[in-house]
Amino acid sequence: MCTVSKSQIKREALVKATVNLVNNNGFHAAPMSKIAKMANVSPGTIYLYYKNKQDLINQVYIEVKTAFTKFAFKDYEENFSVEKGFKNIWKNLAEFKLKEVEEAMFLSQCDNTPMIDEPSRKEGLKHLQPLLDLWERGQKEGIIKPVSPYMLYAFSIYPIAFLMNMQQRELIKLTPAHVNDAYEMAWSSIKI
Amino acid sequence: MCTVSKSQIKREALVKATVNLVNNNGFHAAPMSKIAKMANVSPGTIYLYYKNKQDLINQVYIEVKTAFTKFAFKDYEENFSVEKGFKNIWKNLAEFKLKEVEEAMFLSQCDNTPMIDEPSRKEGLKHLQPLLDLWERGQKEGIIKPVSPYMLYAFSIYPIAFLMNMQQRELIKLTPAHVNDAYEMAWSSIKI
DNA sequence: CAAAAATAAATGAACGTTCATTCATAATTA
DNA sequence: TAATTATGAATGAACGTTCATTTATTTTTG
Repeated sequence: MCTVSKSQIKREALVKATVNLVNNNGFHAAPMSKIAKMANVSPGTIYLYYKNKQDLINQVYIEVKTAFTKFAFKDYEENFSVEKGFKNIWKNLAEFKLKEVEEAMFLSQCDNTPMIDEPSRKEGLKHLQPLLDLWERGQKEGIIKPVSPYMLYAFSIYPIAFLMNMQQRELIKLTPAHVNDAYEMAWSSIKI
Repeated sequence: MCTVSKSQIKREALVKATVNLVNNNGFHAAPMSKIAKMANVSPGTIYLYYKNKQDLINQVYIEVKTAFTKFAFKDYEENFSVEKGFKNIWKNLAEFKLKEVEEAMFLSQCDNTPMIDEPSRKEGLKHLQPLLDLWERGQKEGIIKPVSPYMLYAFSIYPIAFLMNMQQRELIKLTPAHVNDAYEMAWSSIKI
């Protein structure tokens, strides 16, 4: 038997509602009243959990980002070879982005707008360290191109968000074969 | 002597103001009143040029996107080799994204939010055709990986936006050497 | 070529609506 | 029942948009 506090349930409902509304209409069309209604909560209740709308968005961002990065490393082990480790993490990231579309779209929107404040952005990046460590190891081993992690991220991870976007807009349909192609492109851009 | 109509000047001022405000605060914090003030125009005047706020955003998007793609092909010739042609276009895109930061940030925001409606998105893509043609030729010649243009775009072009974002947030500083590294990564991800 | 008339462009105060936020009250819990 | 949690109507600020009016430009007239 597992107990979850009532307030935790409300928080989760609020997170879900916020993600959903911001996702489909953008920040500017996700009023607190609608978020409250969708979460089956009164508008006033939101302010028991969050200081204001900005705080709500920031916290939701951090929560979703944390879930995202947790998922990325769920079965990762530090003694993996660089190539195997990268493949493992990359596939997880892709799986998340293509299956948890709601969350992923929300993150993509947050990461490309001034919606989130800088401290929360920093906070959201915390859990990415294992990937950075892996890349550093790869560079020491002469396997990974000797460029900044931002560059590695830009070419191997960031593109997944684009593909997800295109799939969401029904401009492409990503089969497992396509995902494999994408992985090969990611790897070939960062390997020496 | 070159004559520019007064209304064109106003339009340009409005475009500039819209880009600037949406850029720094997001769509939700770019009220018509502020846009008007920044463009030295009365709020009412905006509605002589644009049907409503959505229409303003859509049109500004198309205008900026067109400028962006025009810049991409400014010195491109169809008889270039695939590799030379791609390098040419890529460098132009990078130059635009890193020099016309305001416009580029605005586009990045538009492309990752539900801010712009679908018809305007389609319109904005129109002028990218030469790049798609080049890729197709490259695929026929066995130089470019046989994957969809969306995939090629995701891995070779889209990453530039990420790097631009990071530079804007002062997390990296892109020297010409870095831009070259980035180009090599873009090319290695799409070449066979 | 002035002066007058007509048209067009631009204004900004005002309107109705929507929003984030508050708070007096109610429900729940322990 | 005292304390905690939740409610939702109320509030005032801010928003997009309108429109009666003013200002600028063009056309017509004598």
